[in-house]
Amino acid sequence: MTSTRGEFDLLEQTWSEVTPDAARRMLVAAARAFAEKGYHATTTRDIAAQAGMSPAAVYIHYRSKEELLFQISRIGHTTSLEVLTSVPEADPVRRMTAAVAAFAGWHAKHHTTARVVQYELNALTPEHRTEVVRLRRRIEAVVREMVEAGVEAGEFKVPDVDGATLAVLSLCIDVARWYRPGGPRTPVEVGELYADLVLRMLT
Amino acid sequence: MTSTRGEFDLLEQTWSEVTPDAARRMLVAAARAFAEKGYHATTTRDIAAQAGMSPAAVYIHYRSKEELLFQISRIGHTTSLEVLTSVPEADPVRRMTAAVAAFAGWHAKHHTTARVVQYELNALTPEHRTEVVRLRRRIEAVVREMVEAGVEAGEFKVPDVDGATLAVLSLCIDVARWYRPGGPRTPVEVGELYADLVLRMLT
DNA sequence: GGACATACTAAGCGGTTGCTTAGACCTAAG
DNA sequence: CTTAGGTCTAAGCAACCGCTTAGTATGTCC
Repeated sequence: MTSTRGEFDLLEQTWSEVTPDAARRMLVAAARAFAEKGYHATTTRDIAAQAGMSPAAVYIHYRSKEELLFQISRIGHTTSLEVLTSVPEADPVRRMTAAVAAFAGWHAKHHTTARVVQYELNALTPEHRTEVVRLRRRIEAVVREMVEAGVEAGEFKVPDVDGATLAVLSLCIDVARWYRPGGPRTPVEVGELYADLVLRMLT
Repeated sequence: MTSTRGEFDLLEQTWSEVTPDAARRMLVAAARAFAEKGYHATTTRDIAAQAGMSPAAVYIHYRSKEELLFQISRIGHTTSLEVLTSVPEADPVRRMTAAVAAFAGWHAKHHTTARVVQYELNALTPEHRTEVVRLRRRIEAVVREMVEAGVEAGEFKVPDVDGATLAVLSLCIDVARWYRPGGPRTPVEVGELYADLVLRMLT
């Protein structure tokens, strides 16, 4: 249960639905490279080499380099939306706490994927971008509904629901930028810290 | 006093110390392009064309494309540090309020520069990166001192000073990612909103 | 006017890019 | 054994990249 092994398991888990094996290895390699150097600074030769294959092998499974990015972005957005919505709590305060902890924690734990998800949107084709933006709007709507639920229950006191929604999302998303695996906080601790800070902000 | 004219004035103001005129026009063109498409997706031909000159003209004033990025990053970091430290208030609560309003507001008003400053660090050479990271640490230190001052004065109640510092900085920095000029909030309003949210978070 | 420095452009060089082509290898059905 | 289909590689193409070179225009000092 070393940290390296743990990180590898997480990658395998996120992309577990992707088949065949070579296509999944390519996605994982691309996600790593895109996160580390950015989409435009990554070459298809980088990706293929990291996946242990020849440059041409990329095009057996993907139409283009951009389609690799799109798949990472699509699966990443879908997963983070699931993380956000699958909190069991019903009480508005507990629900917000659990959701922020899970969402911020996901951005820390899967910071590699999250970085591609949050910072490489502009590299997508207009069509793919539109599809991903649709997912992002759903994420935003879920957070807004949770803020509104707390306000209606009289638990949250916010003068500006849109502003509060923006700030909660912004805080969580930015975790992908600053989080480093070797840092002082585990992903779970980041989630707990952020849940506390958001609650203070809203009440 | 159209918004286009206003935006242009801001750019001129930020880079006003840069001479000669052609070098400044090149910097402004590069900052725009880097912010819009990213450093690696921007070509030296893009920059030169936007500045109204031939591709070779870039190399009269700058040694490389990376040096353009470094100058934008260096001046941008220095300016934002000045914005953060030049708040006149002495009282910890008022000081934090004014500083967050100014810092977040700067990231909105100068979102073009701020985007390059915050998201293109990895494209710098190791030497230039080290120099910029030094500036970033000073910014972080200033925010931490303001949090500590509030805690010592008994005005802020935070269980984790490092965590609170991180969150305040993170919120402000992420403005550069989401802010759009045509949106519902002016830069000043963003500053006011964020100052309020941060104060709620800390007290 | 002549010598020199500065600011710029037209042309292009070597290297790298995303992607394609032609064909080898492996597996499995007939 | 033969054939077909899917997976992969070696080689390379056309386009584009950052940057350089050679040369022109302009202004300035003497």
